[in-house]
Amino acid sequence: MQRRNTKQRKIVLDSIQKHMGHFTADEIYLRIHTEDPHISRATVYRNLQFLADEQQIRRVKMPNSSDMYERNLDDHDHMVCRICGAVMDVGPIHSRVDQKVEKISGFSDIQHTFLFSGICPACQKKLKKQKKQ
Amino acid sequence: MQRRNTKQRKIVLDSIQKHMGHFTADEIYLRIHTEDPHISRATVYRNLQFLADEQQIRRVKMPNSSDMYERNLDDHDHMVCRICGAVMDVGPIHSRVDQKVEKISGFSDIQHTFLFSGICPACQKKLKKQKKQ
DNA sequence: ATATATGCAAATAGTTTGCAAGGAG
DNA sequence: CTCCTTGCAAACTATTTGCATATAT
Repeated sequence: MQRRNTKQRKIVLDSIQKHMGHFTADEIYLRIHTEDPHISRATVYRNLQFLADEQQIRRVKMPNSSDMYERNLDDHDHMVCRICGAVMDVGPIHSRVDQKVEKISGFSDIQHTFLFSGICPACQKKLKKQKKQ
Repeated sequence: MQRRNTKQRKIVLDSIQKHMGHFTADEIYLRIHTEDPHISRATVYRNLQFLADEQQIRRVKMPNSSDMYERNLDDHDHMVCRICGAVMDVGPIHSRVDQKVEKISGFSDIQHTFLFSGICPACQKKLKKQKKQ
């Protein structure tokens, strides 16, 4: 099983590489589609999976919404705004907690997904304005 | 808008109360359905939402699979086996981290979802056996 | 040459919704 | 008597899959 460097795979990878931030598969498909209307949705989905499995990009699992993809491979966690959905990187928070949890649970090969949610500064402002009215 | 105590709502709540563990909406529907084949899937889904919103039960958001529901309302986090999917409670891990994250992110009203994954003791045993063969 | 990758369309799965009928307060 | 809740079926959405064709190596 050898990987092939197709035009489409390169387009998908480039699309992640040149935008900072966090995007769903469909958002990435849409972005690509405006530039190259020929590439298919299935191909974008398949390549995102592939690239994430190969660790060339990072897949971020979100509760209650689609996985997102980002180019930042460094260890870190995420914060999402409960109003507007904006996602930002935080941390990394406490890698050591994995060892602690390994001891108390008996599970091995611990990984974690830490997701914080809150109200982002922009939405806080908007809420204050609404109150004043 | 006033809550009504329907027979179906009581059945759904009871079904959570009397089983410890973590279940998807559909698992709960199936369990109820064997006892009362009359109750509909939509009703079970709606009532689980309702009861979770009312904090009578807890909704646990899982990345990449359906939300689960549990009767344990105490503050805690979760650990899921990457092989068999078993879920167990852990923690609570570090409530204080929320304040730290509030400072560095500028977000307010921080909540978190910590999900750990690993290989559960039972699956560890099975893996060892497989190696020996 | 040959196995991997693509594009299309259809399938899937889990959940939600519209609506008419039922029933709790 | 109200209007919240139910049951049914249809709708929905994001993602995956089967298959014939194209293409990288």
